[in-house]
Amino acid sequence: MPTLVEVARHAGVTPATVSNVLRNRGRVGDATRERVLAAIATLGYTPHLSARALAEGRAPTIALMVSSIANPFYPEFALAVENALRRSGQFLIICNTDGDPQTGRAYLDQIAGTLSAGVLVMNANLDFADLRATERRGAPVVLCMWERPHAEPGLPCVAVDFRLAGELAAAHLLSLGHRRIGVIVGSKPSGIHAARYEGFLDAMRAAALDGTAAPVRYARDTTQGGHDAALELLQTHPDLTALFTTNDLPALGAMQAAADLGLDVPRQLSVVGITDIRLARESRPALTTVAVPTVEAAELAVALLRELIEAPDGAAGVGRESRMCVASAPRLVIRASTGPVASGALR
Amino acid sequence: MPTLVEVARHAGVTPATVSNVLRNRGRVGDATRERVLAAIATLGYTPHLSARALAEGRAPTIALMVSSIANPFYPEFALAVENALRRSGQFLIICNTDGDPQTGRAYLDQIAGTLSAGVLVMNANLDFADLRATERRGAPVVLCMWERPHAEPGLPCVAVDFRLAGELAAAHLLSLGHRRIGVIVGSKPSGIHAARYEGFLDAMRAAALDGTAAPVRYARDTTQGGHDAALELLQTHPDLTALFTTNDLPALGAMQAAADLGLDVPRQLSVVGITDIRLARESRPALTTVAVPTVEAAELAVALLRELIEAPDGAAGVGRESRMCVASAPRLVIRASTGPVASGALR
DNA sequence: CTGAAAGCGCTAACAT
DNA sequence: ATGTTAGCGCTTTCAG
Repeated sequence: MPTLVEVARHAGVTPATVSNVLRNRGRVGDATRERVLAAIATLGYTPHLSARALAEGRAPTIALMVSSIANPFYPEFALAVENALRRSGQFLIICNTDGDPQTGRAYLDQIAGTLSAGVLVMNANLDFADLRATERRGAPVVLCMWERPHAEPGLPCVAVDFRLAGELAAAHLLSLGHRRIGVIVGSKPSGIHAARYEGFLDAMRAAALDGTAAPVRYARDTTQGGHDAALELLQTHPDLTALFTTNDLPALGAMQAAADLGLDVPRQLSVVGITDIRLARESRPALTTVAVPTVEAAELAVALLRELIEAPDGAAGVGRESRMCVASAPRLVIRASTGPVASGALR
Repeated sequence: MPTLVEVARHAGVTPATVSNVLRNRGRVGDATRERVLAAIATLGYTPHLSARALAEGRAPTIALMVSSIANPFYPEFALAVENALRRSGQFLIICNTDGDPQTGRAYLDQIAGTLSAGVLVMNANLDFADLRATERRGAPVVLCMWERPHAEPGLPCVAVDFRLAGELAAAHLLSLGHRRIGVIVGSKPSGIHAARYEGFLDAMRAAALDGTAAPVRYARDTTQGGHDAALELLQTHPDLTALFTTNDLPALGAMQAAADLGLDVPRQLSVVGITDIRLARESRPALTTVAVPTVEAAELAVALLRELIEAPDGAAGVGRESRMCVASAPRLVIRASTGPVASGALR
């Protein structure tokens, strides 16, 4: 592969000049520029990105930490991230942590600041201490989907109002006349989906109902998890007419459980999810859900990270941990998995 | 961030020695090694991967070219690739081409050989000429899922016998008594899925049937594509009792079309796919399909690429384009979307 | 407007 | 067993 020096020789200039035309650093005469460009073209020269990274003190890559890229939501997000990065000439390294903080730390230690200029964190079960350490080593970190716009995580983040998402989903069910609603939370009790559950409780309260009386199950954030939880819920509470689920994947699982039980969705049971992953649209019946601004969040996250990376070390200090972008509000998407509560007791 | 030189100073040795203990290049006394290790620990030193890449003349990353990471099959494959790479201390850069050769070329030109040491190609609609050019620039390329074990692509590859997959799927349908089978091919007529369709034709021929008489539709390789094709097929050929689909995603779409038409799968219509993506297991009814060795293919691809990267430039010359690994055979996975052909004419 | 020169952090001969 | 010395390819002052 040709190097910049060869291009320079070919064009009869010095490396510095080639570098200048490459980076549009003004200081080059038109004739010279032409010659350099010609040399670049005939030699088929491409900058050596690793060399450039070293010289600039900044790699052109950023790392996306996820627990597993195979979780159906993450690829949609990763795609949006990659698109945003590509537009700004950066590259995406995918780091699967398998939900294991150790693996996450190993990744951070190895690449943050040396191979990637910054880190995007998408629900990867990382230690906050490790993330802080990463920042201290000079690689900014941003949390991609912080669920509580009204509580600072202590790390730069883009926030999405998932409490509101929960509220909208629940309100939708209530407006259809449902009162006996089962809840499936796709995380541990005080885990990542807690805000969504709070939204449910808020909606119930607003309707003068006691949300805490609604039966709830905590499940893994997977189809299977939702399936099993729904099965249990429906069997122990045969009077339920609707299921509020804190994420689409378990909601889809819940619909399968209903199918397994011979229950018609939405005639006998309504199911609502949160996020609006592609599968939600493609399931039968199509899933009613609360759409979250995935692409917008990805773009905000990339923009914020860029800012932090480019900020002079000093400037980053103050208020760095208080950098929070709030993405636009979630909105209800009514599809086929929810309907009015049956007049007669169907079940 | 501390540098190797600082570690050396701290330990009272020279950079070379630190480098040696880091890379286990023998030639270091035990006492010295201890001191160096101690210095590394107290300073929290981590090698600068970009610097190392430059000095070694080889980046620790490889690029995975895919048309869109959001296609449900790719993340499963990407996960397997990332796992394999992680084990060998390498990192994964995801390159979405959006199915556009231009975008693919831009990616290849930029990073191949400068930021990534090699390229894995997963059905990204790339120009072979561009891939050859990439090889010439010193970055080995391997095709991850070559569909024809018996035809050399002219580029190193791992092959999976998709013709056989098609044959197995079709034979399964035939064994259930189906004779009026519709075909949905998830690519252009002579496109990527051609071998799978040939497998179908072979199975028909083996049963002394005229496969070419079976109605066929070419669709996009998506749920929607399969849905639309199935709808058309079922409406124009109301006598069909089964659908052979060359990929799981369109097969899933076909099942939805059946649902839309009020057809019961598998009682009135059997549907079979190919690949066995996770969704196949999770759909209702669960999809009968022919499983393809995804993880194995990913591991073979990574191993082959590594070999090519490490091969001395000269050695790589001969037989390089004839490097083909064949992954183990696909196998039929019978689930709930296929059943015996109805005795009475149900439709 | 262009050239010369000093690194960026690490590796790899080659000396000692 | 350890030290010396060049680079890897590029960027970036600072001179001219």
